[in-house]
Amino acid sequence: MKLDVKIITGPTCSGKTQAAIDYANRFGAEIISCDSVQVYRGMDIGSAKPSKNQLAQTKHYLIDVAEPSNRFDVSQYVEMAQEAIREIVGRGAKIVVAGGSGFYLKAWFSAVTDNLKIPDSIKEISESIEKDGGAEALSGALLKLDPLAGKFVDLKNPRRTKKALERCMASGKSVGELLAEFKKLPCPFGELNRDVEILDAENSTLLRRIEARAKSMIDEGLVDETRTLISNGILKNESARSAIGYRETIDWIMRGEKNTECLRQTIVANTFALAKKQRKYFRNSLR
RNA sequence: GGCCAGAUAGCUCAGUCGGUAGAGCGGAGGACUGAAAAUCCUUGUGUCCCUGGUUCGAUUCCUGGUCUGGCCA
Repeated sequence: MKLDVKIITGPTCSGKTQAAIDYANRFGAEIISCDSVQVYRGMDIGSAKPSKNQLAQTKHYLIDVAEPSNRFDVSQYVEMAQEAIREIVGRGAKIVVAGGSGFYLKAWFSAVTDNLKIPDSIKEISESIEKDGGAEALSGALLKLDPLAGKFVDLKNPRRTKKALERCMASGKSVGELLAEFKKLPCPFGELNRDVEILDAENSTLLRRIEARAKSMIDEGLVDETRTLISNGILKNESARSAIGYRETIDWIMRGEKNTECLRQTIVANTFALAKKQRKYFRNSLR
């Protein structure tokens, strides 16, 4: 029997949070968040996390599950979401997935990681290759192991190349073989009946909302929140510290700026760019 | 009013020792198996402020002007 899952997504500021709560109330569902920033404790204002009130009234999963000082990734997301599904189903409730993080969302459609464990010793090797020679050294090392790697991997992208190299080293297989195996993997949440709803708005409307939200974030204390995160070690987490809203604020604080109007403007610009990027991901990758 | 600096792609600016110009950002499109709000790839003809002059040829030098910023009155 397939599990029914309602999926509500869309670009930032399209109204997902409220739509998910409305859905949950109406159909007796619980919410599994799909947001790569809201997983972090203390990243509240800048991630537009649901309010304390909203969180108290409707059951949410995958929010506030990680420390901002430690990197969180999709594989952890998948594990925690699997656990959440068990709990919700055990309680006889329905599931609504809500959020705009494309790669995390993809896990609801298909496999997003393989089961390969990369030993630390291999990570150290790839790390040192990258440190010494950058992307070129990484692709050189990969091509030595697998001359055909360039057919499958973007060798100009150090992150992709590094991952592929680590996988080849850990498995002894070629990129092509690994990819063929990976493509056969099922969705980590099993067979699902998905009801996907993509919220959106006209550019002008979205931009107006983004502007209003950026203003209220700053008014509600984004700068202070970011200062607290800095003292809690967010700078160690390359992923969390580059979240939009936070990276601009971190930069603004570091430069000793005083004018929040400039801060607001860069946040608006980058948030709007994010919204457009999200749309592209939904368009190209959620099939 | 005087002096100085600037005026080049949507924005910030580089450059052309005179042969019509290029980066970053943005925009558009695309990729992506543990950083995904990340990372990477592709994509740049614009009265080079206006006006005269010098020149085979000026965005580049010279004259005059307009605007902007700074300093002095």
